[in-house]
Amino acid sequence: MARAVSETHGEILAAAARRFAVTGYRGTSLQDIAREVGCSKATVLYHFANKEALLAELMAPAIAVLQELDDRLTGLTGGAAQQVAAVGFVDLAVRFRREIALLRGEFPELLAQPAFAHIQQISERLRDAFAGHSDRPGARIAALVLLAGISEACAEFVDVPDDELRPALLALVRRAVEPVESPQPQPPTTEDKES
Amino acid sequence: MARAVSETHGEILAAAARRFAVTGYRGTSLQDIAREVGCSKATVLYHFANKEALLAELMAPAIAVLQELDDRLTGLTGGAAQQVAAVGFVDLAVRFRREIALLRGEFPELLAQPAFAHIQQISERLRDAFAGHSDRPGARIAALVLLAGISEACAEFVDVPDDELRPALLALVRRAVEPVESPQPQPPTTEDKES
DNA sequence: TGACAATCTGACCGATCGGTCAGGGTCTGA
DNA sequence: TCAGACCCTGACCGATCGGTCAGATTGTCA
Repeated sequence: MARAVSETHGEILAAAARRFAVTGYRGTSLQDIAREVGCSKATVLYHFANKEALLAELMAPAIAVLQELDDRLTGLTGGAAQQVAAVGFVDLAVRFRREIALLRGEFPELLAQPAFAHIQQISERLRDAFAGHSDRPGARIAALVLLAGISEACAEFVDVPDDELRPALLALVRRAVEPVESPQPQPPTTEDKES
Repeated sequence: MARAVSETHGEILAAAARRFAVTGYRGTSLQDIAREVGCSKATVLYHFANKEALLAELMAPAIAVLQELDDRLTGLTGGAAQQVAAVGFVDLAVRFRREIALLRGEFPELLAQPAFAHIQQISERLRDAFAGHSDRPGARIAALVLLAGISEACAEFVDVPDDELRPALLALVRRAVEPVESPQPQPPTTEDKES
């Protein structure tokens, strides 16, 4: 009954994604995943070191893109940081909304795990950039509302097509974000109309 | 060692609130709560029928206010519904942000429990009102982003004083919400362009 | 043919969970 | 004095969890 390694490996991954999306990470047991694949729990743990490794492999592509966005953000300040963070995060959230849905509401605990420690830092930098690196409480609060809200909305609207979700989120962000005073004489980037 | 019932009852409630806020509902065991109180787990279950009853009592005031907001919303349409929903929800979220923090990320599973079934319906009506009862995807998406984001921000900024959090959220909502056409002279709503 | 690695499994482990239960104190009021 | 209500507890329960392990099976290749 032994199948090619890649085959079973992929099947487990796909089954895990399906189960996680329905019952969440913690709410899904290795037994659940094994049952969905049609193998034993021991087989799941033969292909993956542990449950966390399974999640990590599932999230890897999204994390890579998040990392890349973080890189693009370094050095940017004020409105420029705000702009890149906003568009970059909306793109990321829309593209990986299945992955976001997997973690629905489990971010806090999961990010506390050492394997995802750096994600916490990245998201803090992202939030800071979203606020245009402003210290104003209003800006910081708005940044968190939008980042958290966009994540949740993407997780909720997994079935809404990209080309409907993305423009709606961008328009909302453009409306909601207060332009921050630019450090340089950053031209006021008046593309506030639709794009 | 027997204390007055109300005393222990209250101590358990307070300890549970503290633990839930740190480790979440599912992440907190009855043993944890008992340890914090300084009693046995059996004592916790003597004062509360089960773990869920403990949570229910903790959330009761917030749920009552949510229910009241829902009542105020019935019959309102368009911009009026939007206005009441926005201000009402911001007030509620700011006032009960400790309670919101308790459930951090566990809303989906908890709302699935029969004891909280009607909360799900209320929050759907609230979201609908927040969107001004509009069918436009953009409005529905924005409503979800703001509702979820406000909840998350309130949970995150438990230590920010009310009079700083509330105006910031209201200003954000005012910026972010697109005014909806009034319900009376329903024009043919040809807003197929941007927005 | 036989050695070897890869794949897979049932049985098992320790830990933890929410919850039950019989019974031991303590207080009160008839 | 004593019955009974109230408060509290340790011991225990069945279920479930993530994870381990020895060994069976299979495919490959010298």
